[in-house]
Amino acid sequence: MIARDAYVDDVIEILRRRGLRMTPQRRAIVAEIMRTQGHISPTALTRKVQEAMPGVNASTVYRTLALLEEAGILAHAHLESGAEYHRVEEAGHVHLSCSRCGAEDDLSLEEAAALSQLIEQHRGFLPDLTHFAISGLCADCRRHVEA
Amino acid sequence: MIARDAYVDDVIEILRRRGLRMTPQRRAIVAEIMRTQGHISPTALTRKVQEAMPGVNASTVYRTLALLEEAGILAHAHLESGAEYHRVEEAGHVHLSCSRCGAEDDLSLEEAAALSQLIEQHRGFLPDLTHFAISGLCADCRRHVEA
DNA sequence: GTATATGCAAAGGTTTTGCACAGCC
DNA sequence: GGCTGTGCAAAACCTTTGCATATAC
Repeated sequence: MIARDAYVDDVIEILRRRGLRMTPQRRAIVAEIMRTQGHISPTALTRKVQEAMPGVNASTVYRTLALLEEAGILAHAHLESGAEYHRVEEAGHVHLSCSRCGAEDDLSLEEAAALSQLIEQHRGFLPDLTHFAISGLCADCRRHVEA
Repeated sequence: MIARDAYVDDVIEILRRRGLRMTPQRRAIVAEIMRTQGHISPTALTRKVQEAMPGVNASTVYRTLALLEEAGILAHAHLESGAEYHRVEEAGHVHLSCSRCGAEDDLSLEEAAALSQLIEQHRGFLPDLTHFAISGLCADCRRHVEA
């Protein structure tokens, strides 16, 4: 908790240095997304923020997310369900998503690095494997489908 | 051209066998998507179909796309710009998309197979690398960014 | 003739935008 | 006080759906 609050303050400091103002709404949004493990959709984030601070408008959330992404604090990824935001340090999460049962898993950093290396051999393309999920069948569903 | 028309007829035959009716609209939509190299968005497809047959409704296009996907003739992929449809035989196309300049490239079948193999080692997950694009930086943009 | 497909219009959901007002610095 | 951020409302997209009509078989 203490660590997390400190973290929120860091972000606020970064924004301040950019000449941005710290409104209660922004504080609430930043706090909520820093508290989030993994990824969250703009819609879900809006709902959560509104629990803590009713009246916060969805457009404010969208504007703040864009801001935090520009500042290099957040990034977004595309999953089957749409766009999701996560803290940049939580990247490395290469998302595996089962198209049959919806199960989600992540590749380890080592696995991700091995993949990246392979892709880099294709004309020097430097992949960001965190930006899009990887769809497919988990081991369980694979068995069901083959049966 | 001859090969393509024959191809359209094959699809029509498949649909017919499923008890589906071949309306002029469906013919036009099938013809257009079979003529398409790579992928096309529902919106773009609608526009093209309407050039050949004005009055075709977007909802008809969406319904037909869903139908063709159920029949195993088409599949869709998620690119930065949204959903795009392509013929199943054109899968294998693992999409590389440069987030800086928008350049698009594809991995070869061999490269895709190597990637899949690597991912399969993660708990037996069988990836469909064609379903989501792979975002990143092309070699050119990489140089620009590093400079 | 009958079941299915289409067009139309409306609804649904997400995201963006213009604008007046509020409030941070 | 001035400029930035917010809420509100509307618009912009994209996609889906209900329903009456048209039409393939």
